[in-house]
Amino acid sequence: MDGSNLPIARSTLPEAAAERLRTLIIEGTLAPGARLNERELSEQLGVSRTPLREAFRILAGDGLLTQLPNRGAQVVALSAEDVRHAFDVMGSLEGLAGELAVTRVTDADLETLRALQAEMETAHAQRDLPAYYRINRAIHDRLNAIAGNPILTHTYRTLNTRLHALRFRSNLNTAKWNQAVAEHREMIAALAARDGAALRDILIRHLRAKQQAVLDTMNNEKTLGVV
Amino acid sequence: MDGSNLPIARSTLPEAAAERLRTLIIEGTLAPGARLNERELSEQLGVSRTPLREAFRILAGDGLLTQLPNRGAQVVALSAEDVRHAFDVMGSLEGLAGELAVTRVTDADLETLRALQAEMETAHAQRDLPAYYRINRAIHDRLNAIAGNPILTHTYRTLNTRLHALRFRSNLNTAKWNQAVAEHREMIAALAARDGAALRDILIRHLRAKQQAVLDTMNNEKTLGVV
DNA sequence: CTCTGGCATGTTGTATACAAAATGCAAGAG
DNA sequence: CTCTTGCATTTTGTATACAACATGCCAGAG
Repeated sequence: MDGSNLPIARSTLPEAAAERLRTLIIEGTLAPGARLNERELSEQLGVSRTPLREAFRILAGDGLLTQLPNRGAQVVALSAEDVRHAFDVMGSLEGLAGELAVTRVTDADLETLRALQAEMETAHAQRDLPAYYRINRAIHDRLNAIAGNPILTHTYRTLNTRLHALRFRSNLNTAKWNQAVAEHREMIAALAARDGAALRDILIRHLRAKQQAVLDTMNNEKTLGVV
Repeated sequence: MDGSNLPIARSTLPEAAAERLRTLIIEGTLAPGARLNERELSEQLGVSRTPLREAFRILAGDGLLTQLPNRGAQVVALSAEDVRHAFDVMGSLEGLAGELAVTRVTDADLETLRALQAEMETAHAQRDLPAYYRINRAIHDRLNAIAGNPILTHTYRTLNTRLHALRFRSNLNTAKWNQAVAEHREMIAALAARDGAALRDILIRHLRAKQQAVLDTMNNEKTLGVV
Protein backbone atom coordinates (compact mmCIF):
# COMPACT_ATOMS: atom_id res chain seq x y z
CA MET A 1 0.00 0.00 0.00
CA ASP A 2 1.25 3.49 -0.75
CA GLY A 3 1.11 6.43 1.63
CA SER A 4 -2.17 7.77 0.30
CA ASN A 5 -4.37 6.35 3.06
CA LEU A 6 -6.85 9.13 3.52
CA PRO A 7 -8.16 9.00 7.08
CA ILE A 8 -11.89 9.54 6.38
CA ALA A 9 -12.90 11.89 9.14
CA ARG A 10 -15.28 9.72 11.13
CA SER A 11 -16.48 11.84 13.96
CA THR A 12 -18.16 10.83 17.16
CA LEU A 13 -21.21 12.59 18.57
CA PRO A 14 -19.30 14.35 21.37
CA GLU A 15 -16.85 15.85 18.88
CA ALA A 16 -19.59 16.83 16.49
CA ALA A 17 -21.61 18.41 19.29
CA ALA A 18 -18.52 20.23 20.59
CA GLU A 19 -17.80 21.58 17.11
CA ARG A 20 -21.37 22.78 16.80
CA LEU A 21 -21.34 24.45 20.20
CA ARG A 22 -17.97 26.02 19.46
CA THR A 23 -19.48 27.74 16.45
CA LEU A 24 -22.50 28.88 18.43
CA ILE A 25 -20.22 30.35 21.10
CA ILE A 26 -17.89 32.09 18.67
CA GLU A 27 -20.77 33.53 16.70
CA GLY A 28 -22.28 34.77 19.92
CA THR A 29 -25.50 32.80 19.67
CA LEU A 30 -24.53 31.36 23.01
CA ALA A 31 -23.58 34.55 24.80
CA PRO A 32 -20.76 34.87 27.32
CA GLY A 33 -22.00 33.92 30.78
CA ALA A 34 -24.95 31.95 29.44
CA ARG A 35 -25.80 28.80 31.35
CA LEU A 36 -26.32 25.69 29.30
CA ASN A 37 -29.22 23.45 30.18
CA GLU A 38 -28.29 19.86 29.37
CA ARG A 39 -31.72 18.50 28.58
CA GLU A 40 -32.72 21.48 26.51
CA LEU A 41 -29.48 21.56 24.52
CA SER A 42 -29.46 17.80 23.99
CA GLU A 43 -32.95 18.01 22.49
CA GLN A 44 -31.96 20.89 20.24
CA LEU A 45 -28.86 19.09 19.00
CA GLY A 46 -30.67 15.78 18.72
CA VAL A 47 -28.28 13.84 20.91
CA SER A 48 -28.67 12.41 24.37
CA ARG A 49 -27.15 13.97 27.46
CA THR A 50 -24.23 11.55 27.65
CA PRO A 51 -22.37 12.64 24.51
CA LEU A 52 -23.38 16.25 25.21
CA ARG A 53 -21.69 16.12 28.57
CA GLU A 54 -18.53 14.84 26.90
CA ALA A 55 -18.78 17.75 24.50
CA PHE A 56 -18.90 20.06 27.52
CA ARG A 57 -15.67 18.54 28.79
CA ILE A 58 -14.01 19.10 25.43
CA LEU A 59 -15.06 22.73 25.36
CA ALA A 60 -14.03 23.24 28.98
CA GLY A 61 -10.60 21.98 27.96
CA ASP A 62 -10.57 24.58 25.20
CA GLY A 63 -11.39 27.23 27.77
CA LEU A 64 -14.72 28.08 26.16
CA LEU A 65 -16.84 26.73 29.01
CA THR A 66 -16.53 26.54 32.75
CA GLN A 67 -18.11 23.72 34.68
CA LEU A 68 -19.27 23.98 38.25
CA PRO A 69 -20.12 20.79 40.16
CA ASN A 70 -23.87 20.29 40.33
CA ARG A 71 -24.41 23.61 38.65
CA GLY A 72 -23.68 22.81 35.05
CA ALA A 73 -21.77 24.50 32.29
CA GLN A 74 -21.52 28.15 31.48
CA VAL A 75 -20.02 30.06 28.54
CA VAL A 76 -16.83 31.79 29.62
CA ALA A 77 -16.99 35.57 29.80
CA LEU A 78 -13.59 37.10 29.28
CA SER A 79 -12.73 40.21 31.25
CA ALA A 80 -10.52 42.94 29.83
CA GLU A 81 -7.84 41.58 32.11
CA ASP A 82 -8.20 38.10 30.61
CA VAL A 83 -7.90 39.53 27.13
CA ARG A 84 -4.75 41.37 28.08
CA HIS A 85 -3.27 38.20 29.48
CA ALA A 86 -4.26 36.05 26.53
CA PHE A 87 -2.77 38.48 24.04
CA ASP A 88 0.46 38.68 25.99
CA VAL A 89 0.80 34.92 25.76
CA MET A 90 -0.21 34.85 22.10
CA GLY A 91 2.37 37.51 21.36
CA SER A 92 5.08 35.44 22.93
CA LEU A 93 3.97 32.35 21.03
CA GLU A 94 3.75 34.11 17.72
CA GLY A 95 7.17 35.63 18.36
CA LEU A 96 8.53 32.14 18.80
CA ALA A 97 6.78 31.06 15.62
CA GLY A 98 8.61 33.85 13.82
CA GLU A 99 12.01 32.87 15.20
CA LEU A 100 11.44 29.25 14.24
CA ALA A 101 10.03 30.10 10.84
CA VAL A 102 13.16 32.03 9.94
CA THR A 103 15.26 28.87 10.37
CA ARG A 104 13.02 26.76 8.13
CA VAL A 105 11.42 29.02 5.55
CA THR A 106 11.87 28.05 1.91
CA ASP A 107 11.67 30.21 -1.17
CA ALA A 108 8.43 28.47 -2.04
CA ASP A 109 7.01 29.48 1.34
CA LEU A 110 7.98 33.07 0.70
CA GLU A 111 6.32 32.92 -2.67
CA THR A 112 3.09 31.72 -1.08
CA LEU A 113 3.22 34.41 1.57
CA ARG A 114 3.89 37.14 -0.97
CA ALA A 115 0.86 35.99 -2.93
CA LEU A 116 -1.25 36.16 0.21
CA GLN A 117 0.18 39.58 0.98
CA ALA A 118 -0.87 40.78 -2.47
CA GLU A 119 -4.38 39.48 -1.86
CA MET A 120 -4.38 41.28 1.46
CA GLU A 121 -3.35 44.57 -0.14
CA THR A 122 -6.21 44.19 -2.61
CA ALA A 123 -8.73 43.48 0.14
CA HIS A 124 -7.38 46.47 2.02
CA ALA A 125 -7.63 48.75 -1.01
CA GLN A 126 -11.21 47.63 -1.56
CA ARG A 127 -12.07 47.97 2.11
CA ASP A 128 -13.20 44.35 2.13
CA LEU A 129 -13.00 43.58 5.83
CA PRO A 130 -14.19 39.93 5.78
CA ALA A 131 -11.68 39.09 3.06
CA TYR A 132 -8.99 40.89 5.00
CA TYR A 133 -9.69 38.83 8.12
CA ARG A 134 -9.68 35.62 6.13
CA ILE A 135 -6.36 36.38 4.46
CA ASN A 136 -4.89 37.65 7.70
CA ARG A 137 -5.69 34.39 9.35
CA ALA A 138 -4.29 32.43 6.42
CA ILE A 139 -0.99 34.29 6.68
CA HIS A 140 -0.63 33.68 10.40
CA ASP A 141 -1.56 30.03 9.98
CA ARG A 142 1.01 29.75 7.23
CA LEU A 143 3.68 31.23 9.46
CA ASN A 144 2.83 28.76 12.18
CA ALA A 145 3.03 25.92 9.69
CA ILE A 146 6.45 27.05 8.52
CA ALA A 147 7.63 27.15 12.14
CA GLY A 148 6.96 23.41 12.16
CA ASN A 149 6.12 23.03 15.84
CA PRO A 150 2.76 21.28 16.24
CA ILE A 151 2.60 21.94 19.96
CA LEU A 152 3.12 25.63 19.35
CA THR A 153 0.46 25.60 16.67
CA HIS A 154 -2.00 23.80 18.90
CA THR A 155 -1.39 26.07 21.88
CA TYR A 156 -1.70 29.16 19.72
CA ARG A 157 -4.84 27.94 18.05
CA THR A 158 -6.54 27.15 21.36
CA LEU A 159 -5.90 30.63 22.72
CA ASN A 160 -6.96 32.13 19.43
CA THR A 161 -10.28 30.30 19.49
CA ARG A 162 -11.04 31.74 22.91
CA LEU A 163 -10.51 35.24 21.60
CA HIS A 164 -12.23 34.68 18.31
CA ALA A 165 -15.66 35.70 19.56
CA LEU A 166 -14.24 39.01 20.66
CA ARG A 167 -12.21 39.72 17.57
CA PHE A 168 -15.31 39.23 15.47
CA ARG A 169 -16.51 42.42 17.02
CA SER A 170 -13.28 44.40 17.08
CA ASN A 171 -13.63 47.46 14.92
CA LEU A 172 -10.68 48.49 12.83
CA ASN A 173 -10.35 52.16 12.09
CA THR A 174 -8.52 53.28 8.96
CA ALA A 175 -5.30 54.24 10.70
CA LYS A 176 -5.02 50.91 12.51
CA TRP A 177 -5.85 49.02 9.37
CA ASN A 178 -3.19 50.80 7.35
CA GLN A 179 -0.73 50.11 10.13
CA ALA A 180 -1.61 46.41 10.23
CA VAL A 181 -1.12 45.97 6.51
CA ALA A 182 2.21 47.78 6.70
CA GLU A 183 3.30 45.48 9.51
CA HIS A 184 2.50 42.50 7.34
CA ARG A 185 4.84 43.86 4.68
CA GLU A 186 7.57 44.19 7.30
CA MET A 187 6.93 40.64 8.47
CA ILE A 188 7.55 39.17 5.07
CA ALA A 189 10.63 41.31 4.59
CA ALA A 190 12.09 40.13 7.91
CA LEU A 191 11.27 36.54 7.05
CA ALA A 192 12.90 36.87 3.62
CA ALA A 193 15.98 38.33 5.30
CA ARG A 194 15.94 35.44 7.78
CA ASP A 195 16.08 38.00 10.58
CA GLY A 196 14.46 36.18 13.49
CA ALA A 197 14.83 38.91 16.09
CA ALA A 198 13.26 41.50 13.79
CA LEU A 199 10.40 39.20 12.85
CA ARG A 200 9.76 38.45 16.49
CA ASP A 201 9.60 42.17 17.33
CA ILE A 202 7.23 42.90 14.48
CA LEU A 203 4.90 40.06 15.41
CA ILE A 204 4.77 41.08 19.05
CA ARG A 205 4.12 44.69 18.05
CA HIS A 206 1.49 43.54 15.58
CA LEU A 207 -0.32 41.53 18.22
CA ARG A 208 -0.10 44.31 20.75
CA ALA A 209 -1.92 46.58 18.31
CA LYS A 210 -4.61 43.96 17.85
CA GLN A 211 -4.86 43.65 21.60
CA GLN A 212 -5.41 47.36 21.91
CA ALA A 213 -8.09 47.32 19.23
CA VAL A 214 -9.99 44.57 21.00
CA LEU A 215 -9.67 46.27 24.36
CA ASP A 216 -10.91 49.55 22.90
CA THR A 217 -13.91 47.80 21.43
CA MET A 218 -14.67 46.06 24.71
CA ASN A 219 -14.41 49.33 26.54
CA ASN A 220 -16.70 51.02 24.05
CA GLU A 221 -19.33 48.34 24.28
CA LYS A 222 -19.24 48.47 28.02
CA THR A 223 -19.66 52.23 28.00
CA LEU A 224 -22.51 52.00 25.54
CA GLY A 225 -24.08 49.13 27.41
CA VAL A 226 -24.05 46.85 24.38
CA VAL A 227 -23.13 43.87 26.48
CA MET B 1 -20.90 38.07 54.99
CA ASP B 2 -17.15 38.66 54.89
CA GLY B 3 -14.82 37.53 52.15
CA SER B 4 -13.72 34.38 53.91
CA ASN B 5 -15.93 32.01 51.97
CA LEU B 6 -13.62 29.05 51.56
CA PRO B 7 -14.63 27.18 48.44
CA ILE B 8 -14.68 23.64 49.95
CA ALA B 9 -13.23 21.58 47.16
CA ARG B 10 -16.22 19.44 46.26
CA SER B 11 -15.06 17.29 43.47
CA THR B 12 -17.07 15.30 41.01
CA LEU B 13 -16.23 11.75 40.04
CA PRO B 14 -14.87 12.65 36.58
CA GLU B 15 -12.45 15.13 38.10
CA ALA B 16 -11.39 12.75 40.84
CA ALA B 17 -10.89 9.96 38.34
CA ALA B 18 -8.92 12.26 36.05
CA GLU B 19 -6.70 13.33 38.91
CA ARG B 20 -6.08 9.73 39.82
CA LEU B 21 -5.27 8.74 36.25
CA ARG B 22 -3.02 11.76 35.86
CA THR B 23 -0.93 10.53 38.76
CA LEU B 24 -0.82 7.01 37.37
CA ILE B 25 0.33 8.34 34.02
CA ILE B 26 2.98 10.67 35.44
CA GLU B 27 4.33 7.98 37.73
CA GLY B 28 4.50 5.64 34.78
CA THR B 29 2.11 3.04 36.16
CA LEU B 30 0.11 3.63 33.02
CA ALA B 31 2.91 3.49 30.48
CA PRO B 32 3.10 5.63 27.34
CA GLY B 33 1.20 3.98 24.54
CA ALA B 34 -0.90 1.84 26.88
CA ARG B 35 -4.51 1.35 25.83
CA LEU B 36 -7.09 1.92 28.52
CA ASN B 37 -9.96 -0.54 28.77
CA GLU B 38 -13.02 1.29 30.00
CA ARG B 39 -14.73 -1.54 31.83
CA GLU B 40 -11.55 -2.74 33.47
CA LEU B 41 -10.46 0.72 34.60
CA SER B 42 -13.92 1.67 35.81
CA GLU B 43 -13.98 -1.43 38.02
CA GLN B 44 -10.52 -0.68 39.38
CA LEU B 45 -11.42 2.91 40.18
CA GLY B 46 -14.83 1.96 41.51
CA VAL B 47 -16.80 4.25 39.21
CA SER B 48 -19.02 3.52 36.26
CA ARG B 49 -17.98 4.04 32.69
CA THR B 50 -19.86 7.34 32.27
CA PRO B 51 -17.75 9.49 34.64
CA LEU B 52 -14.64 7.60 33.52
CA ARG B 53 -15.28 8.60 29.93
CA GLU B 54 -15.57 12.22 31.04
CA ALA B 55 -12.26 11.80 32.83
CA PHE B 56 -10.78 10.60 29.54
CA ARG B 57 -11.98 13.80 27.87
CA ILE B 58 -10.37 15.91 30.57
CA LEU B 59 -7.05 14.12 30.19
CA ALA B 60 -7.25 14.30 26.42
CA GLY B 61 -7.61 18.06 26.81
CA ASP B 62 -4.48 18.04 28.95
CA GLY B 63 -2.70 16.19 26.18
CA LEU B 64 -2.07 13.12 28.33
CA LEU B 65 -4.38 10.84 26.37
CA THR B 66 -5.38 10.47 22.77
CA GLN B 67 -8.82 9.19 21.85
CA LEU B 68 -9.60 7.35 18.66
CA PRO B 69 -13.24 6.86 17.63
CA ASN B 70 -14.43 3.35 18.46
CA ARG B 71 -10.95 2.44 19.55
CA GLY B 72 -10.75 3.99 22.97
CA ALA B 73 -8.14 5.98 24.83
CA GLN B 74 -4.42 5.58 24.86
CA VAL B 75 -1.65 7.15 26.93
CA VAL B 76 0.29 9.61 24.83
CA ALA B 77 3.84 8.60 23.97
CA LEU B 78 6.01 11.62 23.37
CA SER B 79 8.63 11.36 20.69
CA ALA B 80 11.97 13.15 20.97
CA GLU B 81 10.56 15.55 18.42
CA ASP B 82 7.53 16.28 20.62
CA VAL B 83 9.80 16.93 23.58
CA ARG B 84 11.87 19.35 21.56
CA HIS B 85 8.73 21.19 20.48
CA ALA B 86 7.24 21.30 23.96
CA PHE B 87 10.41 22.68 25.48
CA ASP B 88 10.68 25.34 22.80
CA VAL B 89 7.21 26.54 23.68
CA MET B 90 7.85 26.33 27.41
CA GLY B 91 11.02 28.34 26.97
CA SER B 92 9.13 31.06 25.22
CA LEU B 93 6.44 31.07 27.90
CA GLU B 94 8.90 31.15 30.76
CA GLY B 95 10.78 33.93 29.00
CA LEU B 96 7.57 35.93 28.94
CA ALA B 97 7.02 35.14 32.60
CA GLY B 98 10.43 36.63 33.30
CA GLU B 99 9.72 39.79 31.34
CA LEU B 100 6.41 40.26 33.12
CA ALA B 101 7.82 39.42 36.54
CA VAL B 102 10.41 42.16 36.21
CA THR B 103 7.64 44.75 35.95
CA ARG B 104 5.81 43.53 39.01
CA VAL B 105 8.34 42.03 41.41
CA THR B 106 8.38 43.42 44.95
CA ASP B 107 11.18 43.37 47.50
CA ALA B 108 9.18 40.83 49.47
CA ASP B 109 9.07 38.58 46.41
CA LEU B 110 12.82 38.84 46.05
CA GLU B 111 13.25 37.96 49.70
CA THR B 112 11.16 34.82 49.21
CA LEU B 113 13.09 33.84 46.13
CA ARG B 114 16.44 34.39 47.83
CA ALA B 115 15.33 32.14 50.66
CA LEU B 116 14.35 29.45 48.15
CA GLN B 117 17.67 29.92 46.37
CA ALA B 118 19.49 29.35 49.67
CA GLU B 119 17.52 26.16 50.21
CA MET B 120 18.42 25.09 46.72
CA GLU B 121 22.12 25.67 47.32
CA THR B 122 21.88 23.53 50.43
CA ALA B 123 20.10 20.74 48.59
CA HIS B 124 22.72 20.98 45.88
CA ALA B 125 25.62 20.85 48.36
CA GLN B 126 24.08 17.79 49.99
CA ARG B 127 23.35 16.15 46.64
CA ASP B 128 19.68 15.85 47.63
CA LEU B 129 18.08 15.46 44.24
CA PRO B 130 14.42 15.14 45.30
CA ALA B 131 14.69 18.27 47.44
CA TYR B 132 16.38 20.06 44.55
CA TYR B 133 13.55 19.18 42.19
CA ARG B 134 10.96 20.32 44.72
CA ILE B 135 12.65 23.67 45.34
CA ASN B 136 13.30 24.13 41.66
CA ARG B 137 9.63 23.74 40.93
CA ALA B 138 8.73 26.11 43.76
CA ILE B 139 11.00 28.80 42.33
CA HIS B 140 9.56 28.52 38.84
CA ASP B 141 6.01 28.52 40.21
CA ARG B 142 6.87 31.59 42.24
CA LEU B 143 8.18 33.36 39.17
CA ASN B 144 5.00 32.56 37.30
CA ALA B 145 2.94 33.87 40.18
CA ILE B 146 4.89 37.12 40.23
CA ALA B 147 4.28 37.49 36.49
CA GLY B 148 0.59 37.66 37.38
CA ASN B 149 -0.82 36.22 34.18
CA PRO B 150 -3.17 33.32 34.95
CA ILE B 151 -3.48 32.28 31.33
CA LEU B 152 0.29 32.09 31.04
CA THR B 153 0.47 30.07 34.25
CA HIS B 154 -2.22 27.68 33.08
CA THR B 155 -0.67 27.18 29.65
CA TYR B 156 2.74 26.62 31.16
CA ARG B 157 1.45 24.21 33.75
CA THR B 158 -0.41 22.13 31.16
CA LEU B 159 2.69 21.70 29.05
CA ASN B 160 4.75 20.99 32.12
CA THR B 161 2.41 18.22 33.21
CA ARG B 162 2.82 16.51 29.88
CA LEU B 163 6.58 16.49 30.31
CA HIS B 164 6.55 15.63 33.96
CA ALA B 165 6.70 11.89 33.42
CA LEU B 166 9.82 12.34 31.35
CA ARG B 167 11.61 14.73 33.66
CA PHE B 168 11.12 12.29 36.47
CA ARG B 169 13.61 10.16 34.64
CA SER B 170 16.02 12.83 33.47
CA ASN B 171 19.40 12.22 34.97
CA LEU B 172 21.40 15.22 36.03
CA ASN B 173 25.15 14.86 35.90
CA THR B 174 27.31 16.98 38.18
CA ALA B 175 28.35 19.50 35.56
CA LYS B 176 24.75 20.12 34.46
CA TRP B 177 23.57 20.38 38.03
CA ASN B 178 26.23 22.95 38.92
CA GLN B 179 25.29 24.88 35.81
CA ALA B 180 21.59 24.83 36.69
CA VAL B 181 22.18 26.17 40.18
CA ALA B 182 24.41 28.91 38.82
CA GLU B 183 21.69 29.88 36.34
CA HIS B 184 19.25 30.20 39.20
CA ARG B 185 21.61 32.66 40.87
CA GLU B 186 21.74 34.67 37.65
CA MET B 187 17.95 34.60 37.42
CA ILE B 188 17.49 36.21 40.78
CA ALA B 189 20.17 38.79 40.04
CA ALA B 190 18.46 39.76 36.79
CA LEU B 191 15.11 39.94 38.51
CA ALA B 192 16.53 42.12 41.29
CA ALA B 193 18.05 44.40 38.65
CA ARG B 194 14.67 44.50 36.89
CA ASP B 195 16.44 43.49 33.70
CA GLY B 196 13.71 41.77 31.71
CA ALA B 197 15.75 41.00 28.61
CA ALA B 198 18.52 39.40 30.64
CA LEU B 199 16.08 37.35 32.70
CA ARG B 200 14.38 36.17 29.56
CA ASP B 201 17.67 35.05 28.05
CA ILE B 202 18.67 33.19 31.20
CA LEU B 203 15.35 31.42 31.45
CA ILE B 204 15.41 30.32 27.84
CA ARG B 205 19.00 29.11 28.21
CA HIS B 206 18.04 27.34 31.44
CA LEU B 207 15.18 25.54 29.79
CA ARG B 208 17.24 24.61 26.77
CA ALA B 209 19.70 22.86 29.09
CA LYS B 210 16.87 20.94 30.70
CA GLN B 211 15.59 20.04 27.28
CA GLN B 212 18.98 18.63 26.36
CA ALA B 213 19.13 16.61 29.59
CA VAL B 214 15.75 15.06 28.92
CA LEU B 215 16.62 14.32 25.30
CA ASP B 216 19.90 12.70 26.36
CA THR B 217 18.05 10.52 28.84
CA MET B 218 15.46 9.52 26.25
CA ASN B 219 18.19 8.68 23.81
CA ASN B 220 20.06 6.62 26.39
CA GLU B 221 16.98 4.67 27.35
CA LYS B 222 16.21 3.98 23.75
CA THR B 223 19.74 2.76 23.13
CA LEU B 224 19.67 0.58 26.21
CA GLY B 225 16.20 -0.67 25.39
CA VAL B 226 14.76 0.44 28.73
CA VAL B 227 11.50 1.53 27.17
C1' DC C 1 0.42 -23.06 2.55
C1' DT C 2 -1.69 -18.53 2.03
C1' DC C 3 -5.29 -15.56 1.64
C1' DT C 4 -10.02 -14.18 1.99
C1' DG C 5 -14.55 -13.99 4.13
C1' DG C 6 -17.52 -14.37 7.79
C1' DC C 7 -18.75 -15.25 12.38
C1' DA C 8 -18.03 -15.01 17.54
C1' DT C 9 -16.40 -12.13 21.02
C1' DG C 10 -15.00 -8.15 23.17
C1' DT C 11 -15.00 -3.08 23.42
C1' DT C 12 -16.66 1.39 22.65
C1' DG C 13 -20.77 4.59 21.70
C1' DT C 14 -25.30 6.26 22.98
C1' DA C 15 -29.65 6.43 25.31
C1' DT C 16 -32.20 6.13 29.29
C1' DA C 17 -33.46 5.45 34.16
C1' DC C 18 -32.70 6.58 38.65
C1' DA C 19 -30.24 9.21 42.49
C1' DA C 20 -28.58 13.40 44.44
C1' DA C 21 -28.14 18.09 44.54
C1' DA C 22 -29.70 22.84 43.65
C1' DT C 23 -33.30 26.18 42.83
C1' DG C 24 -37.48 28.71 43.39
C1' DC C 25 -41.52 29.55 45.78
C1' DA C 26 -44.64 30.00 49.36
C1' DA C 27 -46.00 29.95 54.08
C1' DG C 28 -45.12 31.39 58.53
C1' DA C 29 -42.36 33.73 62.25
C1' DG C 30 -40.41 37.83 63.78
C1' DC D 1 -42.48 44.04 55.44
C1' DT D 2 -38.44 41.01 55.67
C1' DC D 3 -36.26 36.99 56.60
C1' DT D 4 -36.14 32.20 57.36
C1' DT D 5 -37.51 27.38 56.58
C1' DG D 6 -39.24 23.54 54.26
C1' DC D 7 -41.22 21.51 50.20
C1' DA D 8 -41.98 20.91 45.15
C1' DT D 9 -39.69 21.17 41.01
C1' DT D 10 -35.92 21.38 38.08
C1' DT D 11 -31.32 20.16 36.93
C1' DT D 12 -27.18 17.74 37.23
C1' DG D 13 -24.59 13.29 38.43
C1' DT D 14 -24.06 8.36 37.96
C1' DA D 15 -25.15 3.67 36.71
C1' DT D 16 -26.74 0.52 33.51
C1' DA D 17 -28.73 -1.48 29.30
C1' DC D 18 -28.54 -1.86 24.63
C1' DA D 19 -26.57 -0.78 19.95
C1' DA D 20 -22.73 -0.24 16.86
C1' DC D 21 -18.29 -1.10 15.78
C1' DA D 22 -13.64 -3.43 15.93
C1' DT D 23 -10.89 -7.50 16.58
C1' DG D 24 -9.35 -12.12 16.32
C1' DC D 25 -10.10 -16.67 14.92
C1' DC D 26 -11.36 -20.33 12.00
C1' DA D 27 -13.00 -22.51 7.84
C1' DG D 28 -12.72 -22.97 3.16
C1' DA D 29 -11.13 -21.64 -1.48
C1' DG D 30 -7.35 -21.08 -4.36
